Amino acid sequence: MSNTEYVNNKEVNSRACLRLKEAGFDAIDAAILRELAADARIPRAELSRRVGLSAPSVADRVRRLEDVGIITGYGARIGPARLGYGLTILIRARPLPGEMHNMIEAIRGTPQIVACDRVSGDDCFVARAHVRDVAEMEAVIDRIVPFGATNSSVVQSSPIEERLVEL
Amino acid sequence: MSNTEYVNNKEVNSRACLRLKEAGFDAIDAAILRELAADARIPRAELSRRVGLSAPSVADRVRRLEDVGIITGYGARIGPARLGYGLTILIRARPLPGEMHNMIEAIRGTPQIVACDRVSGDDCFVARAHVRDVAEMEAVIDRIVPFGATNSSVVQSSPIEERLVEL
DNA sequence: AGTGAAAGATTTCAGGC
DNA sequence: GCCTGAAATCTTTCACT
Repeated sequence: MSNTEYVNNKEVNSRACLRLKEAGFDAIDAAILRELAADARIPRAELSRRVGLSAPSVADRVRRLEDVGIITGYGARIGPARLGYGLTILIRARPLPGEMHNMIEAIRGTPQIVACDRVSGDDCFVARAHVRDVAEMEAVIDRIVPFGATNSSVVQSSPIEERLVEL
Repeated sequence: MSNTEYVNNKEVNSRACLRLKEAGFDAIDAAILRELAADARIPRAELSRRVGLSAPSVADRVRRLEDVGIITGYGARIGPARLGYGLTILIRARPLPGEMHNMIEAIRGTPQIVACDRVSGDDCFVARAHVRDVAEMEAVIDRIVPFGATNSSVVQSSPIEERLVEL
């Protein structure tokens, strides 16, 4: 017996969906999620055509996906390069004893830093920054350096740009 | 004479860019970007109200921001936690000599990995993965381990969720 | 470049299966 | 839970400043 079924000619693993099916999450919801992740501004009529349901039904499902927190919002993707930020850097940072809070504030107060995770292990923070040039990169790092050790890398390319988890 | 140039391997229309450079990038464009980054599905009428312009003018500006590649698309934000992926991990990886390509393929072929940057410095890759539990975390790491050294961390919190560069 | 109004789509709301 | 059809709302187009 096969574990695969097909939605819009795409193979999906039905066993993986099983757990969510109990909670009322089916292959059509997955298809809706894929379409909206790719283009949040797709008209409902076109979306309903692609998933094979009427517009009102699709609207209901989208609202439910929002209500249960699977869809948390919709955002424009903005390319920093065209805004003059040609360099993307990753900064790993470990605060000195007692400097954790100051380091967080320094990171929050540096507008070039667009994302930051606190992680387990040697490094406490992994931050992502967009800068115009190497001079600005140095300026960003210098804002954090007073509060601990840092290790910075320049992003050269992105083998995976951004994609959806398996549904 | 060609009208195209390339930014991050993406073709952009340079004539549209020229218009932008001549027209500049003003505070209203910045306001539009902020609104669309926060909610890509905001009605144009509401958007025009917020930035203090008529709907057609706003539509023109949005189209221009898309044409010059500042807005690259619109996507639904999807919370992995509600889909059963309760753990987010960061994996730093350095391939063994000659294993670079195999490592990239292993990363691409691991659906739990949702983003990956190639960076300068000691680590070659920094990848982000969503997994259901520690067992799945181990399985993900084991897919990459054959091709080099890895260093994994669990994301505990995110002091900066995601924000826009300064405009 | 920006404004205001009309034409064309889209989303929402009925009611029925 | 899903569909059809109408009402309300939104987007786009166009003539004009």
